[in-house]
Amino acid sequence: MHFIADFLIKTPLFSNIGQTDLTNMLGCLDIKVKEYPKSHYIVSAGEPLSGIGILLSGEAAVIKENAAGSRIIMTILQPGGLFGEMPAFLPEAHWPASVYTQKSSSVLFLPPEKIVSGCQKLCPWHQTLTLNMLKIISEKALQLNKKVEYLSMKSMRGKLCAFFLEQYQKNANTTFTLPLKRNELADFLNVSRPSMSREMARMKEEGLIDFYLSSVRLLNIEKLRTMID
Amino acid sequence: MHFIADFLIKTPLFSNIGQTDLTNMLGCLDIKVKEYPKSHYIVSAGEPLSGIGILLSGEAAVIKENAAGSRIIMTILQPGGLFGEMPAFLPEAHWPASVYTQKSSSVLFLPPEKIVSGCQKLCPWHQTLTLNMLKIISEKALQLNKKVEYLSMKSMRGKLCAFFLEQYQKNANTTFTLPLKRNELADFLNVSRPSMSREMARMKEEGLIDFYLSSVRLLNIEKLRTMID
DNA sequence: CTCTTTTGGTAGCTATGGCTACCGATTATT
DNA sequence: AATAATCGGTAGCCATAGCTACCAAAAGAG
Repeated sequence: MHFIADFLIKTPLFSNIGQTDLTNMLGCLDIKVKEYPKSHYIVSAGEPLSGIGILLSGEAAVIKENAAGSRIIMTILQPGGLFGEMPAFLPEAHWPASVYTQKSSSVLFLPPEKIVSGCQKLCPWHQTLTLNMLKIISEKALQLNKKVEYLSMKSMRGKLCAFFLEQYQKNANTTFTLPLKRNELADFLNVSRPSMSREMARMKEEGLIDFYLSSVRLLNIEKLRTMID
Repeated sequence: MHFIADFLIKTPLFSNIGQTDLTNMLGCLDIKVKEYPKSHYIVSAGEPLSGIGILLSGEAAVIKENAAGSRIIMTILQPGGLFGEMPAFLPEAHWPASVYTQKSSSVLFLPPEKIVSGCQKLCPWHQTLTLNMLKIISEKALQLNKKVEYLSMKSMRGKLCAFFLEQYQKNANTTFTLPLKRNELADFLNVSRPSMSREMARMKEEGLIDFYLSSVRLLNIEKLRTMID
């Protein structure tokens, strides 16, 4: 239990909460921990919500898949990553996406009611926890907004430029390492991998970028900017 | 002021709050009301956040536009509609989208700090208001999730089927009226209007649907279901 | 009721990008 | 170090859907 508390205190959901408070909370919050092997579903889209999930160790992908089996990656969860926060506070909650282990993982589930509704003891940290939740969900919503921006771009070129320029901003360097494999990037931008490779090759030919495997260098930032759709 | 209180009490943000409490709140919350003529920007994407907005009267569209001027409609706001909730609780907040009046409108702005941080009087409704906020933002996030679902579909046919079937579910009737004009629907699905018309004509030809202007009837639900991408 | 504006349908051309298939390179496994 | 599995690049074909342009119908304004 101490191990879990030490871990949780570093996650955004439990920020601004004192060490002692947190230890008290854990008994009150009614948590459950489960283990999953690599390449297994933790939860499947559509199933009834079993609580907010926190990845304690391993790696998992939040994915959305349609009938035909075509899938898009929403996010990659690292330890500390949260999932299921969005529907947690709504009635009749169901998982809006599936979560699939990339590595063998352990997951902590925590029932949403406990976060929000004060327990009998009227612990003071409920307000803090609710506010943290509010921030986290707001951030998620903005992330989705960003995703919508990418998906709304009609041209492949536009998507790639937007993505590269964002990486450039993050790394503050024209040379950077892509955080996704080709397959994943194609999924993320919702395009087919070969088409993406083709377009990247074209951009290299035109002297806009250079790349070798996961390492990319932007050669003409200005021109790339004008190409965002 | 009484007029505003009577109006607000019916909105989701102020649900579960008593009439008397609400009247007290309004003084405490530091609200501002502004008027906007038809076809004007209320806020523009990228500008610093000026507070959470609530549409009191009129109609406005939340839109996202890229450099090239191509725009997509995120939602249509009716009186009572909220905007700016997503970034409101995050530091360095900026408007993630623009809001544009479709009819002349009046808008109430309300500073987010006031919702969350208890005032000196430690009013009991702060907790309720925060919880309402949590629900609203969760819903928004799920809506965006839905939007991502639509945009992730690669075929026009798939998008149309998904949209029609959702309308069918909402109206519980195979015949229904489209809530959007062709232009708007095309924007929403992120496709071009002529291409959409063409596809709808094809679907009519194939006996899947029938339509005249904004009235649509689904003729083969099962087959439509199999076509969602 | 007429005139204007908005909205919706259609046609034809063309670019974009999806898909399959294949091969070489890189990385993981033992 | 050898083998297997994953990953990335390329080619060619072709369906999908974007775009412009134009016309007809409906809705609004005077």
